[in-house]
Amino acid sequence: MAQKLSERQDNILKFIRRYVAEHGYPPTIREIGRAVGISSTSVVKYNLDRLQTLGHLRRKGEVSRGLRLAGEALSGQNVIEVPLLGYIRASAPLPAYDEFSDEVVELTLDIVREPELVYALRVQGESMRDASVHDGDLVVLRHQQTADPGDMVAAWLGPEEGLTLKRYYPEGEFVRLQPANDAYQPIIVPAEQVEIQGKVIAVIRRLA
Amino acid sequence: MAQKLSERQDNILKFIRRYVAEHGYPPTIREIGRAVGISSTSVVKYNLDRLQTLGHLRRKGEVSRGLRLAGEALSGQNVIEVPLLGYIRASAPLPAYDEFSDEVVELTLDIVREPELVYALRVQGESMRDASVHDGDLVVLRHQQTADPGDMVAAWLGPEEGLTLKRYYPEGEFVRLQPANDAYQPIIVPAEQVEIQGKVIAVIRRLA
DNA sequence: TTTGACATAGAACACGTGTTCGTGTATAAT
DNA sequence: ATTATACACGAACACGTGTTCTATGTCAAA
Repeated sequence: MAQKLSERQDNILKFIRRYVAEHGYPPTIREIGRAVGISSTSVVKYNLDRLQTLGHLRRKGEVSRGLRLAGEALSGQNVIEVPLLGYIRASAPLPAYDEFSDEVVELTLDIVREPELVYALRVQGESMRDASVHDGDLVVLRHQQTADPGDMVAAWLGPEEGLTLKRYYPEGEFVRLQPANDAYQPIIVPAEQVEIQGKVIAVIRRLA
Repeated sequence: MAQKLSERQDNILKFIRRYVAEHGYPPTIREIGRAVGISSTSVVKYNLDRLQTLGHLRRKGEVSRGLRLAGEALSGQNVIEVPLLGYIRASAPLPAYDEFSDEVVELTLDIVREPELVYALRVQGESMRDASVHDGDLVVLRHQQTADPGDMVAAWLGPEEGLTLKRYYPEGEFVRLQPANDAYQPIIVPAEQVEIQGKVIAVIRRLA
């Protein structure tokens, strides 16, 4: 049975877990002390050394933030958080990529091989049915403002038309946004009225 | 298309990923510089600022190790390893669930809500095209030996017919395994010649 | 030729960071 | 009464850490 921790030591562990979850790296000695009400860095060090002796964490001496919790998963290395920015068809353009996103979906690098600038949208509607993209599916996109002909893209068409998911075909000074469903008409608009906001790189559908 | 990185910037990102995987916290400016051959801390800072501008990482100013990679997950807890057991259409039945699998695909609990008894297969062929399952897709299945009518299942039909992916319809003492593609005939066999090996719970398709 | 963007580099600096030292209290065991 | 252990605390220190400043070079575009 694990040796009983003092209340302070328990608070330290809880704080470290929260801090890592929020920041992605561990706290400093002084941050720990401020959080749990220890005014002396040597007391924080003493308690961290105790927690290390008891197997709750590991410290690397003389480097900043040199601690990690016991049992912390390294497999998280393969996980990415993809901002879930909303829905096709939305009534606002997607936010700037570096803006805060409330909601994320966790995927892995087995699904998204290059995790830069990716986000996800949930599909509403069946305009891309013949491309096997259905209502309720999750599409993963890479933020980019250009596309190749035939790419499936998220395009912002202005406040009236909103955000749409279609195949992109430039045609002179127009752009044709082609549905993959005969029930929908292609959208043909002047190129300057279209803002490409991302290209689809994966589709994920849950059935159960 | 993402803006091209210089070789140095690419090396910096690779180093940071390796360092975080090994240490559990990010490297310092000086550790990055030593690793990629930059002798000046201001050049490291310049490159990190550029990588941040391009969306590859985020920095928190004036704190040690205050950086994190874009899309880096905050927790490994949500990851599961799903055995990737082979292909539809295989010439052998699937192994017992607890047998060793060489190959896995990592998914998250956002994709597979109940991780018990799941495995994945890669689709070969287009027999389920009208169900939006295409050649090359990854299907995730839950190992089970029963199914409800209409479920998409992996069924083993014996050494001649192999493993197939179809919709399952029991019809008296027969079973109809229904493709979702008019180019394929339904398979109607005595129920005792069919072994249900799993039911599809998710479909994942990568486009890029 | 000039300009601007990008990239490099070293030096200096401010301050963050962890460690060491000396000292104290409380409690339990001997 | 003494000893050992756990836990506490502030001060001082050495050095790690990130930023700023200044200078320079390359390259492409105007």
